[in-house]
Amino acid sequence: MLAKPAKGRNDLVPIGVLAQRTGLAVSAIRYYEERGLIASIRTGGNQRRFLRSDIRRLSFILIAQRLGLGLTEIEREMASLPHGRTPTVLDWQRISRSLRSEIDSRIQLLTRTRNKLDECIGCGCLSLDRCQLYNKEDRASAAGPGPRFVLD
Amino acid sequence: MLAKPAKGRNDLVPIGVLAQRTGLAVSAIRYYEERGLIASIRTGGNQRRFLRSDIRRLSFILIAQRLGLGLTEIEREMASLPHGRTPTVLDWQRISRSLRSEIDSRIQLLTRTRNKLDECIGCGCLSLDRCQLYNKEDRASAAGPGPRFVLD
DNA sequence: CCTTGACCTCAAGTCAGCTTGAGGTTGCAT
DNA sequence: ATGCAACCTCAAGCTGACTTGAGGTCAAGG
Repeated sequence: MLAKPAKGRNDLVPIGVLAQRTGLAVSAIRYYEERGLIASIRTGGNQRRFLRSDIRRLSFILIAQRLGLGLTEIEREMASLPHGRTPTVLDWQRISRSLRSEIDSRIQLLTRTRNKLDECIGCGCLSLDRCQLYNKEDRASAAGPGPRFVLD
Repeated sequence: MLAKPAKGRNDLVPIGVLAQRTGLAVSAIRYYEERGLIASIRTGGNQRRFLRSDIRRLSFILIAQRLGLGLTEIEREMASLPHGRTPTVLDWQRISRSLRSEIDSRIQLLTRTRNKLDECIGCGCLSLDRCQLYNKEDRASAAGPGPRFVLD
């Protein structure tokens, strides 16, 4: 047999390693597991063991969060992957592209808002009646997710 | 005396009018009062009366929220106005300009993120170690306010 | 063998920005 | 005078994304 350097140490890691590698708190990872975003198996002594590849799953969560997605949306995005499988490069690319359009529309919205604000500075009104800025049609879409996301 | 059309009806309005004019719930307005964002006086029967100009204050709150500011920040912005005075057109302009730069930097951040994501789609990595996207320095700034705003 | 640190489970708490509900009062039109 | 919508207070609940705490177990080194 050829000397294969692969199988580099066991693939199962405890939760602390994931925490260290991702910067997440242990409690957060447990919470994600509870939410079904990642899965683990248990040792004889009831401790969680994760796949090393779950670091990537967690990275994805973190990145998607940065883009303003909520865990529920992330879950949906994740679920679009072949069941249980850890994502391949191609999967990541597909999802990344969907995130990209997310960002795009967010930028567009902000830009529109900025333009309206510019007009507004011109007139100085900030009146609900007349101000372009305050327009029900695209309320609640600029700020990203959060408590007040569901304004309308 | 000249016929002055001013003083158009009494300047004090009950909370329901404010609610109708702004689209806010009555409970929300009461909450804002509790937070000190607007003030009211009371009638003999302990009902709130607001100044008509508070509609504009509330508009400002709404608009600032759309731009992603939290109530605390809005409070600070408001407090920068001459004490108790209802803002003039000039005040609004000053504040609007400050909001504008808020939006500007937000757009910039998103644009940078998008560019990184583009590189990322190229390499397909999404790895915490190497990915440009996942970079502590400007974490937590893209998503706007919300529960997870304080990431670092 | 024993200690220490990493791990475990629940339950409850936190923050923001409100809403909902119960139970009671006011004020304007008829 | 009365009816009823609009107002009041205060306490508790809600969502999202976690954290904190109490009280206990596991695993590896000295």
